[in-house]
Order: sequence, then C-alpha cells, then structure tokens
Amino acid sequence: MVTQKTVVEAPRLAAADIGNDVGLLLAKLHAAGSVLNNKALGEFDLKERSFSILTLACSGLEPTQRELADFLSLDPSQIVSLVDELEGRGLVERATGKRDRRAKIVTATKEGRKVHARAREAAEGSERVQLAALSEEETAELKALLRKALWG
Amino acid sequence: MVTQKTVVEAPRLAAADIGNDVGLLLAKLHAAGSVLNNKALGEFDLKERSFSILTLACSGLEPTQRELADFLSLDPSQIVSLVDELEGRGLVERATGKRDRRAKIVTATKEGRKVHARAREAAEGSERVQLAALSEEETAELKALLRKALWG
DNA sequence: ATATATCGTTGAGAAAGTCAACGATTGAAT
DNA sequence: ATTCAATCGTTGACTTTCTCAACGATATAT
Repeated sequence: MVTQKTVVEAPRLAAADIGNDVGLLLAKLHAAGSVLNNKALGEFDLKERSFSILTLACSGLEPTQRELADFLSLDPSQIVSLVDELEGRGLVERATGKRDRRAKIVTATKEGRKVHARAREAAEGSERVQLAALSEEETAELKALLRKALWG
Repeated sequence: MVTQKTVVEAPRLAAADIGNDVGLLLAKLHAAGSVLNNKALGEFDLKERSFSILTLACSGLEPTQRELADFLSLDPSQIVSLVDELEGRGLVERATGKRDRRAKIVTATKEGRKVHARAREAAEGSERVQLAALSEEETAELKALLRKALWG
C-alpha cells in the first residue's frame, strides 16, 4: 500500500468552512510551492520571480517591462530591480522598444537561455513534487481551471 | 450575447509556456482575489488574514495560535499581532489551553461572531466575482483539486 | 530532578509591496 | 507646428510583511 504524498500534512483545522475558501487554498498551495521552487531554483541563484522573468525573456515574445509587471502582478519598480540583477549577471538584455522608444524590451542572452534550460528542469521537478497528490489528468484540469478563472 | 467576465484581461504573454506554470497561475489568481477580498472586507476593517483568523475563531474548533500559524502558513509572531488587533477590538479572546497551558486558544466573542457573519457574506460575494468565469461545477472542481493537492 | 522541547511573545533586520515624482517619449488636440 | 495629457522606466521614500533568534513559562522524557 502506497500512501499518496502531499505537500503538507492534513491539519485539524481544514475541517472548518474556511478550508473551502478559494483565497486560502490558493495562498496555501502557492506558499508551499514557493518554498519548493525557491529551493530548486536556488541552485541557479534564481527565485520564482527572476525565473519567471527569465522565462519570458526566453519566450520570443519580446516583453516590455510594463508587460512583465502586468503579467506577473508586480509593480513596475519591482521589475526594474529584478531585471537589473539579471542584466548584471549577463542573463538578460534591455533593448529600446521598436515602435515605442520609451519602452524597454527584455530578452535573454545566450547565457541566459542556457541557465534557463537547466533551471526549467528543476522547476518542473519541483512542480511535480508540489502536485504529487494529483494525477496527470487532474494536474491538467487544475491548470485549465486556473487559466479559465483568470482569462476566461 | 453575454461575454464572460474575467478577473484580468487576457494578456499577450499568457501564450508563453510559463502561462502553464502552476506557481504563476496560483500567484496571479491569488493576487487578483486578494485585491477583491481586501476591498470587500475593508468595510469591516478586516483583511484576508484577520478574516481567516476570525473565521477559525468562530469555527468551534478552538484553534491554538500555533495551529493558526501552521494552517495559515504564517509565522507564529505574525499570529500574535493579528490576534492582538482582533482582541483589542473585542472580536476575539485568548484562553489558556486546557491540556497545555503554554498554548492559547483563540475564540470569537459574541461581537466577533456578529461581525464575522456579515463579513463572510462580503467575502463570498468577492469570491463569486473572482471566479465569475467558472461555472458552479467548475468552482467546486477547482476547490476539490486544490484541497487534494494540499491534503491528498 | 534534570534536561530537552514546545508555546506565545518580543524585537531586530531583510525582503517585498506601495506610491509619488521625474525625464524621456508618445499620441492627440488644436 | 505646438501644446497637452498620457505612458514608459526609473528613483527614492515609506509601509507592510517576512524571517529568525532569543526569552520565560510550561510540558515531556529520562
């Protein structure tokens, strides 16, 4: 008999009706996942956020800092320091926007893409741990529902 | 033709593969929900966290501060100030644990239960807004998946 | 008895979030 | 053409939240 692994041990208080509160469930699962992610990404001197930015810088979508801020639900000033750090490490570059010279497009360097490729594997591993209690179908279903809630 | 409301408008960057990253999806939906929740709860001078504590204090489960900290993924010292504030407002009381006199059990006062009843309605309304793009079945499915991921 | 661990609490320092202002640049109105 | 308002990234100040180590009181194990 194999017991399913879960991220956190089931607590007595989960019986309360707040155990069905979406906000709390999101916060808890996100908190648990962040610990795993940051641990996994620490090997590459990245955190969840710098990894997210690096990922988007690798995506080919040529995001501006404003788009990064909106997409990551962060203040533009927080993007500045995150990009500063990645740029200082040579993983990312700022380029002036083509149509709008106020905007700065963030793209990954060759080195950045190399680091990202390895970090991504680590992040995927930590996601598997986080969702170990879910089957593949359930994981896909969860992602689909989250996406739908956010973007319809 | 009724267009489904979503919490955030669908962004260009959602096309990137990080748009399927569970950590990011959780963070975004939680962030969007927090804004709604705190706005709704502000009417009662509560935030997500103080509301969570008040809810558990109303639950009859007689949680200790340590249990609150574990369940809410907060540091014990953060519970202290949150309970301090609720206690100062007369919504909550500390009682010495029965079996363990080190522990403090947090229970709601009559006034606390009154406030909670009204705040709860506001919170439920804000949850409906947050998940407006999901049907009732999908909402239930989402909650079930989150619970399963956390506690198996 | 003694030692070790756990509870809530305090306080300090680090990190993250929030907000207003600025120069540069854009787009719209005249 | 020129002006005007708006937007972009950036800086700096301020608040809130996080993290951690220490402490007295209490509990548990030896």
